[in-house]
Amino acid sequence: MTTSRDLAGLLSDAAGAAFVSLGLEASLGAVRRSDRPDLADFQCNGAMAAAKKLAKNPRDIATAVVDALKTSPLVASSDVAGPGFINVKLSAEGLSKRAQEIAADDRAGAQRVETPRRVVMDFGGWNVAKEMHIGHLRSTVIGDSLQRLFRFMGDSVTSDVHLGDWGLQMGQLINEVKLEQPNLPYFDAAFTGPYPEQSPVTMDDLSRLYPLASGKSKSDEDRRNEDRQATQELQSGRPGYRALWRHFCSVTRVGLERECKSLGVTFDLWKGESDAEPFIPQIVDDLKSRGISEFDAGAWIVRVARESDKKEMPPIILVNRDGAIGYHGSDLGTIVDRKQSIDPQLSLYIVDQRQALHFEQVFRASDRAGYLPEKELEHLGFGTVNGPDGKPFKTREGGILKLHEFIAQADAVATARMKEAELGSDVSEAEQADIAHKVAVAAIKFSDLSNVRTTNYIFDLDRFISFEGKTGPYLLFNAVRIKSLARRAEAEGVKPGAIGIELDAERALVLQLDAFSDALRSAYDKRMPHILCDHAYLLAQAFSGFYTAAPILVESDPVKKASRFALALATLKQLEIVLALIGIDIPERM
RNA sequence: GAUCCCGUAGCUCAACUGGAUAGAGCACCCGCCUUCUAAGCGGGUGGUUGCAGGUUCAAGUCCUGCCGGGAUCGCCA
Repeated sequence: MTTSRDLAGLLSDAAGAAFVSLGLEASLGAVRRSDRPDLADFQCNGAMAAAKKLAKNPRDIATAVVDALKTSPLVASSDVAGPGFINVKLSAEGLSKRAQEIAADDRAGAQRVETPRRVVMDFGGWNVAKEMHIGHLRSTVIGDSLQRLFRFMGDSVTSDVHLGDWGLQMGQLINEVKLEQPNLPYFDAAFTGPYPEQSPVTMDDLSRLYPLASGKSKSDEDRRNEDRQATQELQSGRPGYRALWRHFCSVTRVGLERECKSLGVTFDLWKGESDAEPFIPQIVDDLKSRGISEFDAGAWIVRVARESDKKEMPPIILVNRDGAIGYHGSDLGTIVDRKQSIDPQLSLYIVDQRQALHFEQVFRASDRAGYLPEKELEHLGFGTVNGPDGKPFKTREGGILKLHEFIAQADAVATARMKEAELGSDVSEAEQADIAHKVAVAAIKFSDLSNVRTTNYIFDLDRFISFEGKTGPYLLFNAVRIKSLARRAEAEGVKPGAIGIELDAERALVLQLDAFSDALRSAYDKRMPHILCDHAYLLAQAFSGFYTAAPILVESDPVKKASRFALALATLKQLEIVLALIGIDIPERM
């Protein structure tokens, strides 16, 4: 099955051929949407770049390309502007043909990658004993959107939460529980089991104990040593500690799965740092025997610095001086695990930008060891979520905003908004709640994802869950409007027909539908979901313009009616796809 | 101290990696519901892109230097 090409691609081919016939590179013919919609639909800037190489007048080159472009049936008019811009205006036939291709295509004009890859995605950034809070939102929604996008493009994706379940925090927690409940069998080295099946701590206990333990460990040297000791014992398999630790993990997981379900996020694997543990001994032996790992200051390290480095590049710590494994070791172990079980061609780590150095070190170590090559390992950093003061977001009380509380707030605002507009009064309470939740999640995800992945952004609760303007609910509103239209059309026996282009609003809508494949490629190549958000918004906006300018069901001309209805359905299909890629569910009504 | 990122309208953010007149949303002002969902549509106000140089037909984007903010720099992850 071959997918038809988008208009920019077809024009690029034509312009590229013209450049080639002038003895120049085809890539100069790259055509894109015009910056000046008043002048043209598409533009090509290659003539100016070419003029530099050939030392010729750019306008002469542009004129030659324009003459070639004019022979295409897609092109209504083409001319040279300014220093050598090539402007193209499309013919109504070209637009109508493209619109019909999109309308007939299950993927609404979307292409696939030529060679699918096995891809591993590591996101979420959650830890045992910590509830999901607002700071976890980014990794989760960005990662989820990317896994949806990569799958849609044809790759085979394995997503892994890679839970933080294996570091010093575990030793800290064990000791903190021991202080509170010293008589539990987990701490009795002589106890032979079996250990209780019921967890001695709840999630609330854990999130209360964690900061307590962490604080003490930081300020008290002796306590810290005890925590390290406990961590080492846990990792080397002390049965009571292992049993208690498993309770920590399962108790935490219940909460995390609840949040996942609420947000509509899924993972293929629920592995953790601890799953890398079995691979560590063989890695250490392997790297020692090959002289790649060395013993330094009490720890087994791998040096990853290079001559060309402008900055200091510390070695990775494979096994620390307590004999325990830190996050360097576990990440390297995970790479080996994944190589053996999945053999990925690309591994994406969607983790806070602050860990850029860490990943560079681990990737270099992996490369040096010959596990997975550095160029197939990518850290997709993202900015932090800050409060209005520019520091990591805190609630007014100075605490951390838990994710489920945040979602509940958004649900409440959405519910209130529905009541206010007297919507949903004719449906059941359960459906109302479902609609409100979908609206809330749409608002949250769109707000987060529409920011460029790599930059920090300022979190403002009210703006995040606002439902007007460039927001998730605006997109839902447009999709729902078309669904409603489709229901009425069916009742009236209206069928979609051949798409003709007459109005400016129709042109604009078709051009936006056509821009989908470019947005997809761009979002995919750059791993940037905000490009999808942008496309979704522009599409919804173009549809809104069309909707007001071109009445459908009340149109008396049956040919126009059928054409406009077909265009509306094509828009709905593409909107459904893009929103699905962002991770947004569309209700039937709202 | 070193390295990296950021600075765009009152606020929150874009700008297809060097292209034409820097775009949206919010806020503010004006208009539009007895016809398909007004969570909407149309119009308006608002900019020396932190500052100063440089590179070239062309700079928010590239290079240099300042100013301001943030992050990171071997055993917490």
